[in-house]
Amino acid sequence: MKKYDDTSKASIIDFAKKLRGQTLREACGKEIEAHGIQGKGNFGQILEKYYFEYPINSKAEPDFPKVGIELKSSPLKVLKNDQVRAKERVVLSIIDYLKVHEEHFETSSFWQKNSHLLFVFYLHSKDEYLLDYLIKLVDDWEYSADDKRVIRHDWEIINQKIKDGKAHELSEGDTFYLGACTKGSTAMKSLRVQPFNDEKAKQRAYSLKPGYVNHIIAKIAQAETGVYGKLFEQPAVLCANLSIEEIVNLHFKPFYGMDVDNILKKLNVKPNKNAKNFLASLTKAILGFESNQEIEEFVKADVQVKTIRLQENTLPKESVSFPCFEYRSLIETDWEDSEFKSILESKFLFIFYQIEGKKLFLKEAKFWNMPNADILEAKQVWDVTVKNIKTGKIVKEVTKTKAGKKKRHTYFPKSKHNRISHVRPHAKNSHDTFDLPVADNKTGVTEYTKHCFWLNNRYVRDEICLK
DNA sequence: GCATGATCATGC
DNA sequence: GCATGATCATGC
Repeated sequence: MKKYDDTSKASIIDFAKKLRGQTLREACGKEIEAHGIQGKGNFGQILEKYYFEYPINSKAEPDFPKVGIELKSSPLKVLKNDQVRAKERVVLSIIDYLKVHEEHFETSSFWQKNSHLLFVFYLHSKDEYLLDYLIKLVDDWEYSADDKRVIRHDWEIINQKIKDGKAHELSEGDTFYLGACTKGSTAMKSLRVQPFNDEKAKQRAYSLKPGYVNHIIAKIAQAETGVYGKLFEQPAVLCANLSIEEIVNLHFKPFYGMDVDNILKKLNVKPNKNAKNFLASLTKAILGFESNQEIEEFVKADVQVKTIRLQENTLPKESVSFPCFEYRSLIETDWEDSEFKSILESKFLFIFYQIEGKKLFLKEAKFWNMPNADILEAKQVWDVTVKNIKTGKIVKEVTKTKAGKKKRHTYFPKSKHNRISHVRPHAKNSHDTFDLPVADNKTGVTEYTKHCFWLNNRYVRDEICLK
């Protein structure tokens, strides 16, 4: 006898929710121990076969075809502060380059399969067997009207690129909530034919970006924290049917060419001009938010907002920093799963301010994402950094400044070594450190000042500002 | 004048 | 106390 009624949404969802607080081993009984299923899709496949008891398939129709629900299982990770986040993006269906360009969103195979999802989120642990992962959150998911609009727009951006014969240039950062992520074990194996260009393209799948998955998790856990502001809820743009990019442009364009004091006057706000986050506050104010508000759409899309001060010669005054890395976890993570790669694959919003005399003018706000070839070039910086840390090759020389302060010169890649990126300190001071997995060869120290990857200011000028 | 090492201000 | 988003300061 069936354990649930596969013609009833409520029955399926209720049956799924019984998984909460259990492991697969507990939920499926003894026969699961001899499951014999290998490979990467394991958790989801066992869930389908032994809990829901339907044959594993990769059909175009949803997993529960009679009610149009697609089952998705996905891992969670726990942060240092005990909060729960998505461990990775959620991968949806493969993009069929040869067919999708003939489709319309509402009737597309993507929307037919993925418009109503049923999520099973489990706690991932590298110390445990997957049958013993604890299932934390289970619920179904349908997109809000605003979210669906963004996702449709994303789907169309991906489609347009295929129609333009640029499937090989697709990249996660092209879109907001719905990404085109690579799919397949090795690059060579996953090369596919595209319809409007002889060049083969990497196989890709539609995916929900980690930021969007975190949004789903927070909703299901009913634990929406933080002070959010929504671009889509501001009076001026309500019902206007605009894309995120259009809304952002609408806010910034009236202030192009205006100096900062004037913008402050027009907006009637007074952020602390001496604070280092002054321009970040001003950017928020231009978008219509308080400086302590997170912009929900940007969080969901993993958009990296960066404000840049251009010198009179247009070279950014500073390079662009990212969060500092832990030496130990940096060398334990493959490039494919690395924080740095996922940052570089993000969509960026750059806001350029230009110094002229004693004044600062708003020049332009620009969405941007890094081309795949440049991500590979930046990987060299990551490679050298990982190798240095693994071999304890950190300190090259220690000198003293005139004031008698110690200055340590390192072997980390400098901005001259790579067109795109370099590694530099990012710490409170030189005593603000992380442990080294291998003691430094030269000095023997076992901890070192926190460092991070930076985007070279020249690269920002040449490839983002001036293009 | 720029590259690089060092550090700051804010908010949670 | 720390992450974030930055700027400062020195010396080549």
